[in-house]
Amino acid sequence: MVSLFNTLSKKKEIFSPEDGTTVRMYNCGPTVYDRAHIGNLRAYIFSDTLRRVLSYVGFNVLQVMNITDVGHLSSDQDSGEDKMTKGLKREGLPLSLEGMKELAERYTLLFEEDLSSLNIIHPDVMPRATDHIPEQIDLIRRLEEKGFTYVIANDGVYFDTSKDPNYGRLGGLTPISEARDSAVSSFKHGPRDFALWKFNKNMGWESPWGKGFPGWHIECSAMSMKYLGESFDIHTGGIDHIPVHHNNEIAQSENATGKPLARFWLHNAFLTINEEKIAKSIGNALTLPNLTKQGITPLSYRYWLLTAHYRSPINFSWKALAGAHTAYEKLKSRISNMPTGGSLDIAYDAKFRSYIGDDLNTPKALSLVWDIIHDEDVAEEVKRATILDWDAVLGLQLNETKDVNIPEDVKELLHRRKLARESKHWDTADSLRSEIEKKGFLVKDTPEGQKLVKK
RNA sequence: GGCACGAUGGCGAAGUGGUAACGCGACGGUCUGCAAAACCGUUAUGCACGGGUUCGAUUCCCGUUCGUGCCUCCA
Repeated sequence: MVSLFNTLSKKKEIFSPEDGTTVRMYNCGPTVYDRAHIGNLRAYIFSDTLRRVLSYVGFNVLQVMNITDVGHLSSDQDSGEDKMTKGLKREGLPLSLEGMKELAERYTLLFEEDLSSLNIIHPDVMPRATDHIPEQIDLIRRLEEKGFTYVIANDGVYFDTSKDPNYGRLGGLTPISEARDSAVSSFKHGPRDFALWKFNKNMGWESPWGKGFPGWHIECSAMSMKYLGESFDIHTGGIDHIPVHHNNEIAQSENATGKPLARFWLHNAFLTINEEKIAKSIGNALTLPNLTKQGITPLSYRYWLLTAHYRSPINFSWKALAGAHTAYEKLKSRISNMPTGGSLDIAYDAKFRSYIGDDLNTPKALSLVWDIIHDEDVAEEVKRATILDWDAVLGLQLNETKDVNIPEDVKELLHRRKLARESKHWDTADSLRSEIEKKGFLVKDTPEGQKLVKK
């Protein structure tokens, strides 16, 4: 049994897919204008964990994650600076559709790289916004036919939130402040109205209303419904999406179709650094390669995230990451020393299922891993089999043993040290040990002889 | 300013109306020629502060303080 915290109802609800077998799930994906930082990546580790949990308990999962590869290549008072525009300027690319395409390809590739190094299962469909312009136009047209839109000349097509009595049903709306209201309403009919299409005389796509670019929310509505149907099971995203993006998505989709867009809405909390959110403007936007440079592997990062609940903020520090890294390496090494051939421990697995089924309590699941390791009543091969089974949910590649490549000269030093130790020439042995250390390896003396660990 | 949310040991972080998981670190031990590693053990009389409800609160309620997020795009 799986219960999930649904932002719509603000409580945990028992989940099962509408059709009883296949979960149709949509995850808000990245805007590919820059390398994802580790905070962004938390959202994808979360959606991946969700997918793995749903599979583990026996559902099929059809997962769709969008790639936002379009901006509107202009800045205006309603939007702040367009992210794609920002990216183009930063990389010295031309402000054009071609430039945008190049930028998007560059960062889509890096995003795929990040997903794979985090052992995130590739979503079944990763649609790009620019490949779905007709679908977006079609959705706007449906809204127009039903009278939910208005056009502002030389600006765009807008969604009229005053026509939707249910607008904001996901919550998170904050009262309109007087100052903002007066600044914004100079051109929009209502302060919460949002663009469905932005005009641009010089570039963009043709549409019934004029050349331009799709608005900032329409792509998710168009693509989720195309691949998952007009009504699907789960929609996820970062907690920041609740007030604007997801309320807008709901308004667009549900007013066009007359059906609820998603039954469950799930949102992950932020990762903070020094109790502060991650933002490029603060200069704390670490990426995966930044972690790797400090010796923290992507999977150690994943392990660390799993020690916190997805709806709790987690606070980054190098100390915390180093601790997680040590724990993760220890865990793998213990498992690799356990014999194979065991079978799943049913009692422990029942606990595991109840933890992950309780709104994805990965911290408890992880503590259970350590519990079973320390449990003297469980056979070693059973521990191994059980933990590796759980790894389908944890996604930590606990079965991977890294082969250490030992250079020839180090092998030679090792051999000499072995001889020195056998003849009890401790000074020689110790100096050989420090020589090996200079070459980047730590020597461990185990009952089975010398072992090397990369520093 | 408005609206939310949060405050648990040196660090990260679970959790519960009945007396605080797990990991890292630290300390002690076993092992070792010495180390390292590994393994074993110990490690919050306490869950921001002040009240209240209760037989009993870290857990519920009220207030205070502090912090963060949102109110422009943002995982």
